[in-house]
Amino acid sequence: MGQNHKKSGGVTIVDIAREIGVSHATVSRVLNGHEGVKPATRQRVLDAVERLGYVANLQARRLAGGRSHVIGLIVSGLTNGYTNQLLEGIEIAVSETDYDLLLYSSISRTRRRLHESSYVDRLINGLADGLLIISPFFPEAYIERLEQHNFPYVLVDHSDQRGNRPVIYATNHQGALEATEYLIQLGHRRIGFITGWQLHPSTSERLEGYKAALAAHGLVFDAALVRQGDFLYEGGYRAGLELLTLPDAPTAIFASSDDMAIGVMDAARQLNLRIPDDISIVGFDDIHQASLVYPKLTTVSQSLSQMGAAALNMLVDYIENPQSPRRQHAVATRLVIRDSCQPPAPSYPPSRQVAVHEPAKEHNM
Amino acid sequence: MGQNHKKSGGVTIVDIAREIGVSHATVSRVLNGHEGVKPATRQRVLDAVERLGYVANLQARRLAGGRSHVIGLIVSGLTNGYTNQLLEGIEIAVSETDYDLLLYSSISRTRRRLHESSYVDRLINGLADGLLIISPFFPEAYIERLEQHNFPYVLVDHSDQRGNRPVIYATNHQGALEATEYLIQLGHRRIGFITGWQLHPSTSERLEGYKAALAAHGLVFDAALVRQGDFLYEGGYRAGLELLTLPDAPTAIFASSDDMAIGVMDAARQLNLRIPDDISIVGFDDIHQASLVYPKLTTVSQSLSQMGAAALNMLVDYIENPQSPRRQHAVATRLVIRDSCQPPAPSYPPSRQVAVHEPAKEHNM
DNA sequence: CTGAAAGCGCTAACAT
DNA sequence: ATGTTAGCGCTTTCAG
Repeated sequence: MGQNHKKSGGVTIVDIAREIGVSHATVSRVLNGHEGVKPATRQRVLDAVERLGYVANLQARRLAGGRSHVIGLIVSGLTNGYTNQLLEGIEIAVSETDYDLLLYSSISRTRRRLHESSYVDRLINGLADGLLIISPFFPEAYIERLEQHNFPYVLVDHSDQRGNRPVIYATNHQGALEATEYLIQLGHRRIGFITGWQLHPSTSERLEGYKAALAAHGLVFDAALVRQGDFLYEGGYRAGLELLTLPDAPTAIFASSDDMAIGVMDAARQLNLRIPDDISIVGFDDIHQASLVYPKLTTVSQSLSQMGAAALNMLVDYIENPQSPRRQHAVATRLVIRDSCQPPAPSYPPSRQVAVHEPAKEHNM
Repeated sequence: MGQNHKKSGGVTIVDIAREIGVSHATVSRVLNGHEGVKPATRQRVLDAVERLGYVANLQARRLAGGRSHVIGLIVSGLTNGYTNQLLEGIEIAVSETDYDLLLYSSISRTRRRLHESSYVDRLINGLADGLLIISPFFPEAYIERLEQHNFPYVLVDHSDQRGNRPVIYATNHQGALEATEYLIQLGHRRIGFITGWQLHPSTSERLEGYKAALAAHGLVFDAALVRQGDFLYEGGYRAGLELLTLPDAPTAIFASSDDMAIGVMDAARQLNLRIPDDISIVGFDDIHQASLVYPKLTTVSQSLSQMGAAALNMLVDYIENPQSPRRQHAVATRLVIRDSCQPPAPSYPPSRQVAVHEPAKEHNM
């Protein structure tokens, strides 16, 4: 049964109570910082705790109706810079509280939905004090249940406003608009756009921002320049390849995530296109890598780690103060201009988007 | 206290026992697949479980001496392809068992050691049935405790052989040797090497493999061509820059991780060096991105996802069968040849490395 | 085959 | 200020 470790370790509050001759309730009081324990007693308890190396048993603590001091985190996949960046903020914020983080990732595509839900069931049902949910695949499957149980949770980067849910999100529309305008002001007229994962709220918001900028500058929206992506590197790579091999290829591409933008960069290289000379590229997120790749990526920063930290703090507030009013917290986006964009090659007649630009193949690479 | 959800949900075994008029012990038996329950009774229990939507309370289960069906996972940071790849294997393997994964990452550099240890304490002390430890920062701080408690654990990618510990590791020496030989056979004579994080066992193993290949081919080891890295992108980038701007720069660089190799690629680009024309690059790990970047990276595959899966299965075996003998499981490495290497440019006098190649700028787009 | 009863370690009334 | 007493939901003897 594998329970060989059951009896071995486990210093309990009873042990430390016996050690110094008080009741275990008193020990519990001290441990939970309750009022009304004589300072001297408190100190003796603390000493014994230290001496015996007591470690709280979260199970028992939670079961007895106390808190577990555990925050559950649900992410839809770790393999991307976006999640990592968010995690960083969350981790730092959590290290300043006395909570622990339990992370559940539903990478596996099969049974993903099932997994996410049943995991949430378990979490609600005892394990965690609250839940942080990062752009989940099928939130509806269980958010309803969280609501029923009045279980503390916060949605991260999920601006879906229905139902007054506690949520942290970025000003996606505004961010996409600014980035597109920047490209337009640089002189670009044919700007490719790669969307995010279709079901994510931010996907349409960013697309709308892109369209709005186009409209504001009297450019017609060309659906041929829009490709469906998924926020991930591969999606960007594939879409970039498609866009750049178009007969009438764009001179700039705006990808809805940095991971995708980096994919576009590699696609461009594969086609022997220079960045930014031949093709300007803008990303979204400002993940760590954005400032590391060559050339450094111009992108819309949404301060992911700040979002993560804000979400965590909001959640802790809900846990410790269930009556707190629900908030929808928007984090501002901001265009970070680096080295991946420049005006389109001047040789093109601005009025007419030139025909096929067969990328020069003369240099060997 | 945030316990508003305490009473709300929670269908318990008592509920379902009452529902069908049996004792809760019988329900427990069915739930745990114990022998000796009348099939008819069993079926009624199962039906009621389904009907009432019962979800086990892990806390109570574990507390009562059963298993929690939770496996704890300790990683030292999520922000790299290496960990991600490992995680993928683990996640897939775990989805085929009836265990859940709880992930703890000790990203924050401050108090890292403290955190790792105290988390392990909590995990041992009730939360998990077993622990998977991925190249931890300070394993010694708590492995001893795991041993004392006879708590099931498996070290992943930690070939430190001291103490007969259950471990999964790759044939690092052999892999590095093969990669270096490949480069030598291509005609390279000055081969740069970037090490991993200093304290990780694989770091010295790979370096030794590199040295062994050099020696086997009568090349002298030149310490000036070795740079200290850390397995991460930035370290590779920095070291790559240093190596490539050496007066007598190498014609090939072997980085101890793909993340670093990709950093080297960007460093090369920044110096206007073409890959592989001007500089050959080899990585280690074969992370997902290795076959995605342009040009595709030649690398030493260590089948990370397979390692992850193997580790998980090994751990489950220990949990369910504590008497299993401890194993040290080696996973074979294998050189995967892609597009990032070629023979050194013949035009160069082998002794002296030429300056920069300005990539052709002739095409307009 | 199934029920009764005793905890697991802890928190939270309720006493004192 | 501190001790006593119930449970939390579950697994596991021990009796039938």
